[in-house]
Amino acid sequence: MAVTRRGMGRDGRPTLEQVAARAGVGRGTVSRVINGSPRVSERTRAAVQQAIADLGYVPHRAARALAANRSDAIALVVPEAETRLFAEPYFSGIIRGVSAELADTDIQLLLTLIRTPKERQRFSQYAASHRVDGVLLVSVHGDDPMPDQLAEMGIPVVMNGRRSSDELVPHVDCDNVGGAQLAVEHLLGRGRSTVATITGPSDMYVARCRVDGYKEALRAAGREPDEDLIAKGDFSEESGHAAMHKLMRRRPELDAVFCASDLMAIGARRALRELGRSVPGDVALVGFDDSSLARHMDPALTSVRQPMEGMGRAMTRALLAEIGDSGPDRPRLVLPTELVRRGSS
Amino acid sequence: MAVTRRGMGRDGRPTLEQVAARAGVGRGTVSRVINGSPRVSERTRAAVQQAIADLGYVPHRAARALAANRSDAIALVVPEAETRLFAEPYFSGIIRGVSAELADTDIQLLLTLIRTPKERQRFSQYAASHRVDGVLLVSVHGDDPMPDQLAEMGIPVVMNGRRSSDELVPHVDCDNVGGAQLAVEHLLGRGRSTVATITGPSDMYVARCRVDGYKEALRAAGREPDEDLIAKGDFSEESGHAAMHKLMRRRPELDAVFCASDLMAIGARRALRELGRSVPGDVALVGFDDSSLARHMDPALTSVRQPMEGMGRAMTRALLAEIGDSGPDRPRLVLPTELVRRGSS
DNA sequence: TGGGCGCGTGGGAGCGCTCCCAGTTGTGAT
DNA sequence: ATCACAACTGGGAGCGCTCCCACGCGCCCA
Repeated sequence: MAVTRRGMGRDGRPTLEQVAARAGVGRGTVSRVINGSPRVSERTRAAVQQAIADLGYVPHRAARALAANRSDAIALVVPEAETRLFAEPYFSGIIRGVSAELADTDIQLLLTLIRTPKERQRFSQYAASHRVDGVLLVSVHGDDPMPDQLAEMGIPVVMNGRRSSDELVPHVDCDNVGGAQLAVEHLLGRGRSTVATITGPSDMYVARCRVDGYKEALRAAGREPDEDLIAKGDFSEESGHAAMHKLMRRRPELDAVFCASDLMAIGARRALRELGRSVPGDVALVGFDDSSLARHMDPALTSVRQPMEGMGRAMTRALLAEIGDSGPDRPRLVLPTELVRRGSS
Repeated sequence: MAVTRRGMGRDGRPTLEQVAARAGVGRGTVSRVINGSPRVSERTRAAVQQAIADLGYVPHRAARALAANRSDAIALVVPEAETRLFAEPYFSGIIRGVSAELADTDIQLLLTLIRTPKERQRFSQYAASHRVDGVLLVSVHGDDPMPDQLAEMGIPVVMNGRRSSDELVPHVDCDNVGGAQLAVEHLLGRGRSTVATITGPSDMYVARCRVDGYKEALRAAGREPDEDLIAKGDFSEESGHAAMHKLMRRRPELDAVFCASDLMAIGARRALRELGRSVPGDVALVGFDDSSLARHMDPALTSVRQPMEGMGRAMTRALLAEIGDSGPDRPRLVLPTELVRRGSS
């Protein structure tokens, strides 16, 4: 019976076998057509494609996955906390990019939010058992071992951002140093003479990059960075507020501030208002991220834009390449950032 | 050979068969333990569980899906446009809720962004071939046939929001009418006498609900709604700006505005500033959505909050219930909204 | 004219599970 | 002790696909 079975699938949908019968060929041939094997004559291919169209055949994912030992799915792993903080445009931008790149591959996107170490553990197990073909990691912290773990287990991984300058795991990052330079050069170009900065937490590589860019831009303009003009924040609005007050106490004459995040720029703006300083009249302000908050500030905030969607796409392309030929090339991309000029500078 | 095969899986991971061998039982019994069947003695269950732990066994999803004819995955379908507009907190809030509810079910979340009719078509096909167990639909437009299509095909569906007051497809909505009432009552309670509103597009049910709430609150306070005090917008900032100007031209004496979205409130705020009216001194403002923009306005915007995460959770629970017992109950939940009071009113 | 050779092709053997039907055991009633 | 019955348990038969081996055929070279 099994040998000559030609019935529909359980759910009333046609199976490979049916398509084969209709096209007057064997199962193997249909499979070859579907998977684009070149070892099929043009005549046969056409006949099979016709049968597929007639029957409205759609391959059964699970059966395919089981037989071929792959899942045709990749996971996007996001620490839960990030969905709050960077909700927009970071999170949705990445997703849009990934999704766009996946659109014509019939690979599925599995979204995994991780909120506890337990869930983290569980996900590793998942990935380990080849339930996904590859993993996209987003906003990985400096001390996170997961990327290395996955990589060691032979699971294709691509991260967004890196944990250090000598990151070994394949990743796609944006040019944080360059973005910061752009911002500072712009401020200098507008005739500002005393440019301060409010930084992110120093244990985050991305934050260090932005400080580096700040310093480099100053040096390139022939001025030595002054530690008094560098105040530490943690990317939050409150920290930006506090840092701005500290800065004004230390250097009341400053006339420009580069903030490593839009949120901190908002805090800084508030502090300046409290001190009766106008923006951009007394002090020019530049942020980082180009969030919607920046657009809606008053005056609107000049900000460094990261190509979030582009990063999502690039990550996906890199991952697919890794899954595909598993070549030894470990992609490390750095995408350019861009300065969006608005009223605050 | 096949009968007594006891080897590892292809990827070096243990299979059901191995677990059975180790526990000294048959495959069927292990399967029963894994699937929580009650028809297993306590002794046997313990032995099997021990074997599972020893081997670090994880069931193979694809094999399971194939044999059991289910996928253990649900899809969250989002029109691409929405990820831009409502990026925050709408999109990420829903996702967080869904993900939280799924956390201990080992059902996977498949994220599908739809940008073209072609992709829409493709997704329907997917769903039709039982590649997912159920579908979560987000921000469905009034004329979208997809919910009905899916429902007719026997695919469990739950929508967020509804297309009309007599929506037949199972859905979870928030109390838009009630939220609007809350807002207007609050304004009235603060002694405002002439309360206007800026509405969303009238072809969206959600927008009509908010107008209804506005009118009802006025009537409850013994005043007849005045069409001059109702200006139409489309949820965008620009439309809010235009509507506010129109309103002030028609009724210069108004002293409060309920905006059907935060974005429109921002536009309205700008218009008021242009006209030299203070907020909340001259005109009190209330928005809808409680986005981060509201928190960062100056003064911060009073706004109606929708329980996004709660809606995500409720949708997921409803969908799982539908998948589970496929009972004839078509859940229609309406979650309460809440007024977040800030400086603008 | 015969023996390769390779392209196309058919279909058996599985992938790792679940389902279900027997079979085996233990229990209580007769 | 005997039988009926329930509670458990084992394992065959697939799920729909891919992989790969073997086979048939036409072609080229000797």
